[in-house]
Amino acid sequence: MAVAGSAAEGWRKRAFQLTAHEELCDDELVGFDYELHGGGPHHPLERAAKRRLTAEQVRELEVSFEEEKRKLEPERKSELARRLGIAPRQVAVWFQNRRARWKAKQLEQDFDRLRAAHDELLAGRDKLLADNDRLRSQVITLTEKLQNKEEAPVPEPEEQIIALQAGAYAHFEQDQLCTETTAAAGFTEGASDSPESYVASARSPPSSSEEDCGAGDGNDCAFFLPNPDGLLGTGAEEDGAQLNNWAWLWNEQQY
DNA sequence: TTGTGTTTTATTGCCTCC
DNA sequence: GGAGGCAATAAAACACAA
Repeated sequence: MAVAGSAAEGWRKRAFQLTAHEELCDDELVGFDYELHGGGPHHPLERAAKRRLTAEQVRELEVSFEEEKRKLEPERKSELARRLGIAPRQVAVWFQNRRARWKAKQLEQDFDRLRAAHDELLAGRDKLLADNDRLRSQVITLTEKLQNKEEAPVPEPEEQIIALQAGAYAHFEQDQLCTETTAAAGFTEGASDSPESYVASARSPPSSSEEDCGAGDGNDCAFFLPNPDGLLGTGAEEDGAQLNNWAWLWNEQQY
């Protein structure tokens, strides 16, 4: 039974969420059996018994919720209420609660998506950090190698000369022995005139044969050594320090 | 049957829009 | 100022284990 009276009227409009449009055709609610139709409020101080909507009613409301894109037009509300045999207010409340459930679910899905994206970013970050560590240690290792190479001891010029002389004398003695042997065998090849000439020949780059540069035959040989600029120069034209340097370089190449 | 947790329905108060 | 939406909340209805 509809609540009558001006004081209760405001409450009733509120309770059933009637629009101006609905007010005009409100006579539909006259004689509305609230008990029979699953309960609207009877009185402000009297809470209506809560009745669950039937499965069929909920199904229709769900279809409408999807079709209407979660919004409920007043005309649609009245029509649904009429068809389902419930109060328009119940339709409105159902939509309201349904929107709240939909929003909560959306939030949950958004949270899951964000968490997945966050996890993916973390994994990428860990990989980058690992790569960074690996590259850092490579840089350290290579830097150390470079420093060790730069700090390798370079022989002093004095030592270089001694080494050259020692090598030359050894060459001379070997050549002497060879000459004596060939002379004894009846050949006329003469011996080198002095060990000093061997020092000069020891400074020259290796040739395909000793005869090419006259090493071992006692002639002073013009020696060409690669200078640090990659050009060939005559050792005689250079000062002693540079000469020693070249000699050292040549020794390096030999061994 | 009962206690407890979850879901659904309904209310209230506040806010925005026209 | 009325209509309607929303968040918070109450409370009934329901599900289920013990």
